[in-house]
Amino acid sequence: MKCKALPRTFYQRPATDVARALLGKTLVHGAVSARIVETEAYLGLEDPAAHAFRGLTPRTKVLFGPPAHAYVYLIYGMYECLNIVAETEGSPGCVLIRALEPLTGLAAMRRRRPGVRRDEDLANGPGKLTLAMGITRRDNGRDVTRGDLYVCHARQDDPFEMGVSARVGIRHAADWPLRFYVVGNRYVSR
DNA sequence: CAATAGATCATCT
DNA sequence: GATGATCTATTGC
Repeated sequence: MKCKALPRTFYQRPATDVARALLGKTLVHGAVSARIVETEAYLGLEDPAAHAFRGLTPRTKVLFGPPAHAYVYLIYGMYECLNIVAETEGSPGCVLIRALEPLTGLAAMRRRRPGVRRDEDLANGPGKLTLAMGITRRDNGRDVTRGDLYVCHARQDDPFEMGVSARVGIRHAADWPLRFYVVGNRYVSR
């Protein structure tokens, strides 16, 4: 995939703004790329659902660092989730990538997701997309403005309608409208 | 189609 | 020792 990574300033604003702005952009990892169609914002110290809410620990260290870094963690003992750190150093807002529309490298994705039949099931969930894209905890802390894991503008920034809803799978602050998605897109999670 | 169980482990109490 | 920003397979209607 040949495109320029979004600059650090793109991520240097409130997590909610970054979550909205990432919709429709392209996530690239090596030769594999996909369109971001669903995101969630996590606000940090004011957000009981955020990992950073409990303060700085070895795990949340990356969240408290500078923006435009990947935060990858293990959930439920078997799946990994990809976030991108937003805001400024010391302000641990981040954006969870929840669903992707595969663009290039479909064969590689299917290889990493044996048993999946339909394209829309390859990356339509936070745990699925890390498998499909080959993203693991080894990518935790990586700078998303350099290297082979990054986000860039879509080839043609197709217009779309943005939907808003409550976040998925959390207990605290379960009714905060911080989930954003491309309305009508087949690759959005259930 | 909806509901539920089971897998499985790093992190925090 | 409990819990979770999940997924898949299976069961039941």
